[in-house]
Amino acid sequence: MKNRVGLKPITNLSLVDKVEISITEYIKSNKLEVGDTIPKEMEFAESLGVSRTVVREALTRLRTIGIIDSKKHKGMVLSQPDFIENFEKIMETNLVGDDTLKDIFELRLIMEMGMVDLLFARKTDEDIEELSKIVDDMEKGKPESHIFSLKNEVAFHGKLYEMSGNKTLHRLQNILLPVFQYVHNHKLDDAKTYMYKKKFVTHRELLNYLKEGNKEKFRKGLARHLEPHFDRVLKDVEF
Amino acid sequence: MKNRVGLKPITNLSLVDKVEISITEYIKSNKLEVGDTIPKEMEFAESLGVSRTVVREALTRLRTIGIIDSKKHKGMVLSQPDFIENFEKIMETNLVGDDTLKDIFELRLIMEMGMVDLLFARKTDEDIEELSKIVDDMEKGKPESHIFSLKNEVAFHGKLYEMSGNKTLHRLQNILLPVFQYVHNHKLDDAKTYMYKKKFVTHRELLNYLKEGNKEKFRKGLARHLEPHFDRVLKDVEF
DNA sequence: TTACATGATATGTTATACATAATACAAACT
DNA sequence: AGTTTGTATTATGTATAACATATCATGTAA
Repeated sequence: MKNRVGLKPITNLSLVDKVEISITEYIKSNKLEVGDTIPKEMEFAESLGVSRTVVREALTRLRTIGIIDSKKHKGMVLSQPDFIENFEKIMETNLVGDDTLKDIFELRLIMEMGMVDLLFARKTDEDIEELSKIVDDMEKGKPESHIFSLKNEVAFHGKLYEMSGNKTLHRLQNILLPVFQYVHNHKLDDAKTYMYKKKFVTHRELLNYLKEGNKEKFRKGLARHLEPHFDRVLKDVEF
Repeated sequence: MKNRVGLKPITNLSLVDKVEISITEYIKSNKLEVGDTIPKEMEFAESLGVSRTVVREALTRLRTIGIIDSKKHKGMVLSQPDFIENFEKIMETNLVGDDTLKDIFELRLIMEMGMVDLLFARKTDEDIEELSKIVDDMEKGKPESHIFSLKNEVAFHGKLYEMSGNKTLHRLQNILLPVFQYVHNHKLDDAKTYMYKKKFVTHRELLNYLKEGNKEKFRKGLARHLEPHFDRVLKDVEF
């Protein structure tokens, strides 16, 4: 669209758009909190001078992003929005572009490296014990197997996230992990063999650093553990 | 809900729920990609044996999470979903609970500590130069000011995120920062004074570590720089 | 008091009609 | 020819009315 003097593009919001804005403004300006009820569909329709259809569609949007919850008789209730839920849906559709996929792949590396401080601050003896069992189980499997075991990875790293004490982080990771696997398997063909070219820091070693309480060793070990992945994203290969 | 033998929880899905599932299944099983068109409302309605209204509501949901885009004459087109957009909307409503808020506060610390490796791998001389200018400008301000300057913080740390080369991370941070500020100002009352009790690593020092290319010094410096925040979340104070 | 019946209420669903915007194509003009 | 302008078509957007269904509150009988 060309810009000509004196001709501003008219904002072409649909009725539903306007109603959606009105309702969110209503929520914000009245400082409503989770659990509060908002007017019923017909009341909104009358107050705003639009049909119930339009109000319903606007409410559907708000319901979709999770900020309201509707019950048959009760009406609409403000609810605790859960941004991870939609994130999950989006991921399932396989519509996310490769560039974003790469970003997310990196995000996992970032989060895992970044949570080390919280991990050390919050780990308990019970956590360590549980993690020990996980590593024990891992080593009971075929010791020479070069097969990249998803289950073991999830168990070990998932536990780390749990130990960080940040539930949102943990849930985020649970969604990101499949993405991570997908990229690993489909986009980075030679990753499996590549993984074992270098000397690799094992889960056992990481566990030991954690036991010792040596944060810096753990951090460096984790970096080495993830190094194949880091190398891949940093090579800037076609993705 | 407890699990008892022979008693499966009855799936009480609404019609719209089912239709939504049908449509997403349709997209997935046909391996449709961004830009592909999907059947029109009436076609879905006829094929699924439901009213157009129900189809519309299901489509509204998909439109809301951003996986389809509808044009008046053209019909529905699959589009690149943008999960950050909804995240933004949710944050604006101020409905997120304190526990999640705290998680997000931590998430910022996690991401910033975790991106150091990518930062050092991808920083360019131009980046360093730009960052230098930012620090110069910061120091031109009142040098003794204890006022926590949002603008400066955004400029400096935002630049770091940009340098990491991960656009998704950068966008995420742009949304998280207000949250971070909000928590900092409203939930952690004594944070401002607390911030200066300890010896503090300045932006200038961080910049120098970055210039030297000393990753470990930078990492430790950044940890010190963020230490007041870390201390706060680790104290487990009432939030 | 408990259990059941009943009605009121608000969302869920259907059906129909019309409004609006985008497209394609024909008609008109230079 | 090539460009603009009108017009029919089409699919989404909006309005209205009616009925279905689940839930709550009240009242009534055991």
